[in-house]
Amino acid sequence: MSTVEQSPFHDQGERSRVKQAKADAIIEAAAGLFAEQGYSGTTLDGVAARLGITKPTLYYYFANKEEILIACMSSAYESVVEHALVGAKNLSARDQLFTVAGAYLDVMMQDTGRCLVRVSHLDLTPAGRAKMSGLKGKIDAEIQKILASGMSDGTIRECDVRVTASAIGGVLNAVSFWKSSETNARRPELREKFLAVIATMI
Amino acid sequence: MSTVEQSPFHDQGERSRVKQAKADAIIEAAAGLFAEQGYSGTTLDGVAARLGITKPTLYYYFANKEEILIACMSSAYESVVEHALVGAKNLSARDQLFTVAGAYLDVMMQDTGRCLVRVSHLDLTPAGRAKMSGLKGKIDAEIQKILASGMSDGTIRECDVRVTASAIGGVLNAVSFWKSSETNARRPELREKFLAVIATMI
Amino acid sequence: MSTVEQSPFHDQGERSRVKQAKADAIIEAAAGLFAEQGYSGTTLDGVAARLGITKPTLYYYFANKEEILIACMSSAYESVVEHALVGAKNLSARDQLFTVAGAYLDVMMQDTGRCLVRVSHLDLTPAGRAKMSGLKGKIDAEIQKILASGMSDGTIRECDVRVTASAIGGVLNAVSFWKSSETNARRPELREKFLAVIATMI
Amino acid sequence: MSTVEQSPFHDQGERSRVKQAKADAIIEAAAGLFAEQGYSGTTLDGVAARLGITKPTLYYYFANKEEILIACMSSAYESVVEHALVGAKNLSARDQLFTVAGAYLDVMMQDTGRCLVRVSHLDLTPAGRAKMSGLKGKIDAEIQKILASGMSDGTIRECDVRVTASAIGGVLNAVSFWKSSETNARRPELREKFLAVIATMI
DNA sequence: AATGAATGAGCCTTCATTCAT
DNA sequence: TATGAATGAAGGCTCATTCAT
Repeated sequence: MSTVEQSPFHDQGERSRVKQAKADAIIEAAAGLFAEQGYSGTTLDGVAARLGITKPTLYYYFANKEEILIACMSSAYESVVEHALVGAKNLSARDQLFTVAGAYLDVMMQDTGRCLVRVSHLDLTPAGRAKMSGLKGKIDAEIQKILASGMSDGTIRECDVRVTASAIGGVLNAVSFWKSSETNARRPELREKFLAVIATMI
Repeated sequence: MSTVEQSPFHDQGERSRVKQAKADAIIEAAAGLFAEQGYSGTTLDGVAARLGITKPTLYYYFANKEEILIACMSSAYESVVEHALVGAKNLSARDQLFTVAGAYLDVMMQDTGRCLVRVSHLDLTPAGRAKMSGLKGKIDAEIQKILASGMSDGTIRECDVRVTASAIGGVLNAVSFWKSSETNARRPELREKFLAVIATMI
Repeated sequence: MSTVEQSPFHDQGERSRVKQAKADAIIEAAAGLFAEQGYSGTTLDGVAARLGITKPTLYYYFANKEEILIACMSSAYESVVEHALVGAKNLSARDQLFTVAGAYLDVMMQDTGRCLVRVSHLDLTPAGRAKMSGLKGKIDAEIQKILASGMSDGTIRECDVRVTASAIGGVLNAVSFWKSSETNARRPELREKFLAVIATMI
Repeated sequence: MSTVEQSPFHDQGERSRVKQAKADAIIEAAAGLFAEQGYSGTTLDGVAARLGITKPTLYYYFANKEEILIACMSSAYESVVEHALVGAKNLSARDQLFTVAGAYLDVMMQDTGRCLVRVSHLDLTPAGRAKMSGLKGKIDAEIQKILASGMSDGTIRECDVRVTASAIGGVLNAVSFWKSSETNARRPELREKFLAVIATMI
C-alpha cells in the first residue's frame, strides 16, 4: 500500500525476521507442551495444532522433534547466560552468584526453563545430549568459579564447590516444579524467597 | 494360621516369597535402565533381556510397564519413609530433618531413587501420577511439618516452609544426577557433604 | 510465417526457444540424478538444487515429477528413432539392425538412456507406463520387423523373432549398467564391441 | 495326542522349520509385489495383506523392508549358484556356461528373480547395495571365468570377456520382462530358445 | 518467471500388550 | 511359569504438490 515506507519486495531482514518470529512461536508452543506432557508425551501434531498449523510446517523451521526441544532448552540457557553476564562485572562474588541465580530462577518459571528440568536429557540422542550437557556444564562451571572466587574475596564461606554448586542447582531447579499458575502469580516474590534460601547456603 | 504350612507342596507363603523375589529382581533391573535411559527410552524387551527372560514373562509379575515404574518409585519412597521414621521420635526437629534427608540421600544414590528424579512424573498416566504425587507429597509434607515444628522448638530458623521444603527437596534430588560411579565410590562422604549443605539452610 | 519475428519484444518463437532450453536443462539434470539414485531416490529438491533453482520453478516447466521422467525417457527414445531412421533405407536388414542397435547403444551410454533401464517402468503411473511402453514397443517392433525381413533377404539367420528381439534388447540395455566413467572414456570402442556381439546373434 | 510320535513340546527343529516356512512365504509374497509394483510402489501393508497377516508381524521375521528385498534377491541368487554348481564339474566350459545360464533363466522366470532386474539396486541403501552387488558380481565373475577357460579349451570363441559376460547377462535379464503369464506357460520352451541365443554368442 | 511458505497424504517403524501353548 | 507369535495403535518424517506474491 505504501510504496514509500518500504520496498515492494520484502527485504531480507523483514523476511528473516518473520521467519524467526515463527520459529520462536513454535519454540514457545512446544515448550509449553513439553513442560505439561513431557517430551515423549508430546506429539508434533499436538504442537502444530496448538499453533493452528500442520505438522509438516514444523519441518520447514526445524529439522526434527529433537531440534525443537534443543531450541527450547538452548533458548532457556541463553537467557540465563545473557542476563547473568549483564553487569555481573564489578560485583562481589556473592552478588555475582545472586545475579546468575536470579536469572536462572526467572527462566525456571517459564516454559522453556521448565523443559530443562522436566524433560530429561535422556530423551535426547547422544549428540543432542552432549550439546545440552555442554550448556548446562557451562553454567555449573560458572557457579563453581564464582564460589571459588567468593571463597577468596571472603564473600562466600568455605565449602566443597562441586557439592555446593550441585546443591544450588538443585534449589534453582526446584522452582520449575511449582505449578505455573502459582509462579505466574508470585514470580517476583518466589524469586526473592528462593534467592534468600541461596543466601543461607553460601 | 495354616496347619498346611509343612505340606509337601510349596505353601502359599513360599510361593509368594519366590514370586516377590523375582518381582524385586525386575524392579532392580528396570530401575537401572530407567535411570540410564529414561522411561520411554527403556523397552520391556530391554528389561527382560537384562534378566535373561522374555518380555511376556514380565506381565506375570506386573500388569504393565507403568506398574513396574510405579513399583520402582514406590520402593524408593518406602525406603525413605521406613528409614526416616525409625527413631525419628525423641529427636529435635532439626535432627529429624537430618534423619529424613539422610534417608532420602541414601535412596537418591541408588537406581530406584534415581528413577524418582530422572523419570518425569509426566511419563505416568494421570492415575499413576496421582499415586506418585501422593507419596512425594507425603514426604514434602513431612518436611514442612518438621520445619514448622523446628521453628517452634527453636532448632530451625524462621523461613517460608513451602519454599524451604521445596529447596531442600531440590538439593536432595541433585545427588541423583551425580554419576553413579562417583556416588558408589563416595557414598558416605557425599551424604555428609550434602547434609552439611542442608544444615546451612535451616 | 511471423513478420513480427524481429519485434523488440521477445517473440513467441524466441520465448519458447528459451523455455525449451531450460526444460532441456531440467531433463539433463534430472536424468543424471535418476540414473544415479533411481526415481524414488531422487527428490525434486535435488533436481532443483543441481540447477541452482528452487523446486516450485520446476512446475513452471513440467506438470509433475512423472512428466520429467517421461521427458527423459522420451528424449532417449526419440534420439534412437531419429538416428536409426536416417539413412536406414537402402540398407540390408542386417545393416539396418546395426544402425538401430548403434543408435540405441549411443543413447544407453548417456543419462537419458540410462533412465530407460535403471528406472523401472513400475515407477510410472499406468498412464505414463502405457506411454513409455508404447515407445519401447515401437523400437522392439522395429527390431522384430528388421529380423523378419532379414530372414527373407537372407542377411539374418533363421530365429524366433520375439525371443531374439528380446535378447538383443537385453544386450543393448546391458551397456547402461556400465559405470559412466568407463562408458565416457571408451564410448566408441564399447559401441563396436557390443555391436560385434549383436553380429554373432543374427 | 501321540506321545510317542514326538515330544509334547515342539522340538527346536520343528519350530524353526515352521518359522522358516513363514519367512519364505513372506519372501514369496513380497517378491510378487516387488515384481508387479516395484519396490517403492510396494507397501508393507500390501505384503501383509497378501498374506492375511498384519504389518508388524513382518517385523518379527525381518528387520525392515530392505531386509525383505534382500532376502528376495538373495534367494534368487542362491538358487542360481546352487543349481549352477551341481554337476558343473567335468563339463566343457561351453556346457558349464549353459548350466549357469539355464539356472539363471529358470530363476528369472520367477518372482524372486524378477526382483533382481525390476527392482533397481539403487533402491537399496549403500550397505545393502554392496551386499547384492557382491552376489551379482560373483555370478558375473563366474561367467567371465568360464568364458576365459572356454577360450583356452577351444569350446568358446575368442571374445572380450567383460563385454561378452555383460551381454550374456543382458540376455538373461531380458526374460524377466516377459509377462509372467507367458513365462509360466512356456517356461521350458523359452529356456531353450534363450539358451539357443546364448549359444550363438559364444 | 520464480520462490517462500504451507500442506495432504502416506509409509515405515516401534512397542506395549495379548494369547495360545 | 514362561514364551513364541501376533497385533493395535500411534508417531515421526518425507516429499510431491500448491499458492500467494
